[in-house]
Amino acid sequence: MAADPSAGPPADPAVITKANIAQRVVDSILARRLRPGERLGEQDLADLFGVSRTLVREALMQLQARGFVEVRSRLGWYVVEPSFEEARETYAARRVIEPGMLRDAGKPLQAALRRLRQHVADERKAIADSDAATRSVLLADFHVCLADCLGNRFLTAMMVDLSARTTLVSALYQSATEAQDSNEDHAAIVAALADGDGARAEQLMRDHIDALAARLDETLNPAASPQDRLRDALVPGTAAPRRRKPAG
Amino acid sequence: MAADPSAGPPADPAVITKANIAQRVVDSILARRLRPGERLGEQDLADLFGVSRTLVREALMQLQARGFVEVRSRLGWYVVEPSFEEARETYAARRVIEPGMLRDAGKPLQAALRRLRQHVADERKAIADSDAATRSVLLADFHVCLADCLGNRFLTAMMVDLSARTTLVSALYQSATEAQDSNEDHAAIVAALADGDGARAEQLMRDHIDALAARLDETLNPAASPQDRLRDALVPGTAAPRRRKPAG
DNA sequence: AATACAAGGTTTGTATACTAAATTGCAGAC
DNA sequence: GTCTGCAATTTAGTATACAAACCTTGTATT
Repeated sequence: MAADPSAGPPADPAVITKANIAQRVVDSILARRLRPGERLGEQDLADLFGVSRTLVREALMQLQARGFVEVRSRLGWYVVEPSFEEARETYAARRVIEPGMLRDAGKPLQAALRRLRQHVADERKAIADSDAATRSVLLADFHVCLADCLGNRFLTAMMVDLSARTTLVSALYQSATEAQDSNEDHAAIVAALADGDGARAEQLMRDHIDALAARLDETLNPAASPQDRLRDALVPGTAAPRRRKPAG
Repeated sequence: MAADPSAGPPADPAVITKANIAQRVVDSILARRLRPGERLGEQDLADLFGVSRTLVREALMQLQARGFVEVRSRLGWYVVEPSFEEARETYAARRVIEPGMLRDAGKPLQAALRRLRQHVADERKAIADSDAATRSVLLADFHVCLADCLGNRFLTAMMVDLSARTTLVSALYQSATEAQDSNEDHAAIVAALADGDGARAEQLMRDHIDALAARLDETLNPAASPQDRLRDALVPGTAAPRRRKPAG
């Protein structure tokens, strides 16, 4: 269900803390190992990590405050399933924050530019290697890396959360995105930053986000409810009975 | 989310939930009833609200995830004391987000404009009435109200958190701000929005935030650490031993 | 054959008990 | 008289126990 301990992101520590658990869940969301709607039973996680429900519950509480999971009373914890409206708002928020970051950034330090260039190179390599999970994580992490390089920890924290939410949104409403395109966009943004051309970087970022947001497709979500998921699994040909509107 | 218009603590509900407790703490921070560094003992709060430590602890965990409180191991929970650097970053974050919001906003709905105008009027009234706490809350809430009116719930949530953090920062590094000035800035921003002049609103907001940020004064904070607090209390003439740089 | 009802099991919600750590106060030694 | 070490107390950290709610499913009735 949750993250595989082997080959997990951070080396598996003998002692598990709240922060570990929360981080593991976030990492798993980013790597698309946890999908929207997935159930996270307290006892299951407790057994998995070898701690009591208390710790798990506290970690889930923190994740709830950050908007990653929700609790349905007396039922269980679930990875959030953003509505289509929330999906749009996620990109709208990114469209506000990320270009703004670039506008306010002067020419970044050489160290930051090196790191960003390295990141873009890693992306390209991952695309060549065709490792879907790594690719997805790296493409999302570029935006976090950017915020981090620009040196504002609050904006960085916001971008971490927005990245994870974007991953969830993408799992629901977007078919496989063209990684190549995103990578090229990222490279162009870094180049503009290196030139000290904040305005161009800002506009490139806006275009980049708009391009991503344009790929949102309300009809893609295959499983709004458990029934739908079952139907999709057992009778794939059947069209989903639309709940919102009788027909297109 | 939106500040409670009625004075003081929101009517005591018979049943206390985690959310109640957390909201109460946030409200108290916004109203400056809780200052940075204030201790929040689990047992104290549990007794106060008539619940077990468990509930209090879960509420504090959520507040920790949002950056309002921190726990010093085996010692207790404390309202965060942002460093001067964090104070600057708080304003930097707002400088990124709030003008961006206004840029992306077209001409808001009439209902939103009515609400914003009403808010600005309430501010003016509060200034006349000289109610310091209400004044402070209203001035902070304007920015939340703005985000809310523009209809993005993620940005609104971010502004709630940023407002509270701004209040803490202000308690540490700013002497009493000129409420009149802020109120006039707010009115001008709403007017620009009403004109559909997003660019002007954007620039006005940037100026407004810059004006606030310019009032940050590192030397005001009397207590960066318990030692410093003591030193300031007992030997006020002494200059703080600079940690970052030997001297100006 | 379909529906209403009831019993059982599973899962979260809350409180309490216990543990470990950090502080504080006190006593004894130098 | 001052300093050092030990013990008592307070506090969060963690686990466990119990209660309440919900879902599932089996059964009887219409």
